[in-house]
Amino acid sequence: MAKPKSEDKRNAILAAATQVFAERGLSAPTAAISSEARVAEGSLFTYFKTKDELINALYRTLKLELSDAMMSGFPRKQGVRHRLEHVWNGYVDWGSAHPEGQLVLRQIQVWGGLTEEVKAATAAAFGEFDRIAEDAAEQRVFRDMPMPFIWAALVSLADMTMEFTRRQPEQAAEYRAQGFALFWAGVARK
Amino acid sequence: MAKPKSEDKRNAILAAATQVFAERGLSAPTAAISSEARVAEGSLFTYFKTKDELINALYRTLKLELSDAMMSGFPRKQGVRHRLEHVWNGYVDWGSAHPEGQLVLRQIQVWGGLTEEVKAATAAAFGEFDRIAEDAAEQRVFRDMPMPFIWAALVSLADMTMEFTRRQPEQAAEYRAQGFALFWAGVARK
Amino acid sequence: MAKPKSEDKRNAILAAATQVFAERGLSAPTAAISSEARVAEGSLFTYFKTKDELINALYRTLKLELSDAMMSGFPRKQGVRHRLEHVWNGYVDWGSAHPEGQLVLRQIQVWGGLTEEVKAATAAAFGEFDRIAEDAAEQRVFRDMPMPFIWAALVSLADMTMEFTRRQPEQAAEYRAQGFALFWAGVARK
Amino acid sequence: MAKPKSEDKRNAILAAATQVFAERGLSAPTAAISSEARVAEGSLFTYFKTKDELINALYRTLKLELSDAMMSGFPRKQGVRHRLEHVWNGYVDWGSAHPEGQLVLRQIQVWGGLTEEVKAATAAAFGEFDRIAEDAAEQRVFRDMPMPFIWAALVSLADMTMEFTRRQPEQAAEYRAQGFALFWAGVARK
DNA sequence: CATGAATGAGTTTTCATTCAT
DNA sequence: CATGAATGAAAACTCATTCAT
Repeated sequence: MAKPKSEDKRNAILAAATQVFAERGLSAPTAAISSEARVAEGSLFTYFKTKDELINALYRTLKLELSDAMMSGFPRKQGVRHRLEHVWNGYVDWGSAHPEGQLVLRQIQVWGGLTEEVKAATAAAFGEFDRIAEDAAEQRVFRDMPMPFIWAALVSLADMTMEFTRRQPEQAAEYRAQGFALFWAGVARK
Repeated sequence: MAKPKSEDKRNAILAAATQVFAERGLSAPTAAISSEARVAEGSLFTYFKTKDELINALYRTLKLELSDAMMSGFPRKQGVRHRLEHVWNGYVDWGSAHPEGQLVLRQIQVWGGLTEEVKAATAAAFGEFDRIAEDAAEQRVFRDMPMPFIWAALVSLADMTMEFTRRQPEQAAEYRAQGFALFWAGVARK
Repeated sequence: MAKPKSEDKRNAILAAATQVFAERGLSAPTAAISSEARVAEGSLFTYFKTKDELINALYRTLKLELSDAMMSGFPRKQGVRHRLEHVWNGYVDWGSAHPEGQLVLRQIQVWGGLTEEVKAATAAAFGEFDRIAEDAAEQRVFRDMPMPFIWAALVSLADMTMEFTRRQPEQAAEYRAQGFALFWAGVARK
Repeated sequence: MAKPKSEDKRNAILAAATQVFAERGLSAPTAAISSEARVAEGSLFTYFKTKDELINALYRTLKLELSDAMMSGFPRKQGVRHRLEHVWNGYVDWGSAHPEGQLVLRQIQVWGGLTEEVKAATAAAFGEFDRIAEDAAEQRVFRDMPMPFIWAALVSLADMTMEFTRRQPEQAAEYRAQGFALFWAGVARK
């Protein structure tokens, strides 16, 4: 099979892209990425046919990392609040641990070139949440608002919280707790 | 800022930039903007020395528009909650009325080329809020969290709400109200 | 109107393209052309949006030059044979005088990127020939073969003749005459 | 030429090259050829050191095929006219049967990278014609023109004829006959 | 020998900016 | 001041060729 396309190299390119995009924006030249990845300019294109495809792949990768972080050790048996808090903590912690990843994720979301396929694939990874939603609906945990609205609130508040933990890592714990408290008070019934 | 040659032309360029950036991203060519503004390619550069300066100026302009929208009819005498709700409504309504402006604002925020000067200037425009903050602190309206955290929560929830009103304009009123309710319940004491 | 797009510069680019393509083939870099034309690399693209468009324009230009050369002093009143000989001489002489042009024309014909529009436009320039054809048909000058077949024979024999005059310019006159004699004997009745 | 590793694979590459060059021009990537030949990209270069060498080899191959087609069943004992007509028919029929080969041949002729060695070798394959020429001279069959001029006329008229048979295969027989008639009337004495 | 990943020079094209008119 | 042609430094991408497996 000759030299097989190495997973290592692919990952190196993705890591380099994260780094470079975080520093210079999505308009950074692909040459900067290949250079950062210690790979020839052309090699980038044997792993990703176009720059757009690279960005899509990067988005998918980061999102899956993020969902892994959120779901690891997920307390499936616990109540809605505990499960949500677990998710929240996973989200915020991952963002604090991977500030470039988080930055790049936001850049890509605002970018406009994501394919429907990748959007669908990443959305699917967050499927566990549907179960939380069902339980929540059954137990009438939340106030009267559409479920997607609640999820969006969680995500946007978590993103906002991450900004704070990124700038003041020493107070990460407080922000994380306060952010979730804000969210929960905002959405929970009574 | 000096005295520009023709305020009209300058505004036409800013409006065109909003339009074009919203459609094609910040990487859209300046030629597309001058063309949309019915102005010569070179003229753009007599009003804005560089593209970066144009983006900075656009950010400042949009932010000021936004703050105007939020402050018009501001009920200075009313309680914290009413004042905040006024601000919230202004924000969400402006975003619904100017979806391109809102989109571009987000793009610029993630862009990375904003000068400190513009950041400071736009922050200043939101000075009225400090007074709300003071009153709130005095009356112990909010739970224990830093004021900037609360502002950030308001902004991110408002942005999120705007997304919903943009996609389902017919339910704008509900979303606007639910968003504020969520925010208020999240931050108000007890 | 500022600096108007200069006809001179356009022509310089076309001339340079003829030169460069003749020497290095159609795959020659556009940079070689702009350099030969003493023009910036980018300028080429203000006159021709793409390389393909340049090649099409070049083809049209050369073909029109050629048809001009063939039609100048055209003896409209004379018999079919004289008119054809005039055309033949114009063709062969132009090819001898512009060997690069002739070479490039052949390259472009074999190239495969000509637009229908240009094909039609250049074909139209050879419209005078239709009249010759009509007269010829009426007078039953030619043997029984389709008119297009006769034209094609003229063109291919003329091209072939040009090759000889190009390589042995000192015998151009003989070749030119022999070529036409061959053609005429080949197509004329009896 | 050395002993190639697998005559089959070499032929597959040449066939694929004919196909691909006919469709996409000589600038088609070698990868397209190896793929069409169901051979690894690198393998192409064990059979042909460079792309130029491949093109030269392809030219030689096609020309030899052509000369084989022309000489098979050659009526060595017959008169000049019969022998020439045989050759003409062979030429035109091969071109009709192998339109891609014919197309590629023309592309290569205009290409500019043929080595002298290949030019000489292919010219040699047409050696039988010298004998026709000698007989013709002895019998004063042709009008007064240089022999090479006559050969060139045959070739260019045959090429032209092939174009017609390719486009209207149902009239191939007529065109073939008319083309030869034209040629013969053009070159034969009286 | 076969394979196909790796390479990096080379290609076309874009675009912010300048400047002659 | 307005104009838009001119500029040339990138940028994304291609591809013949090499070479580790």
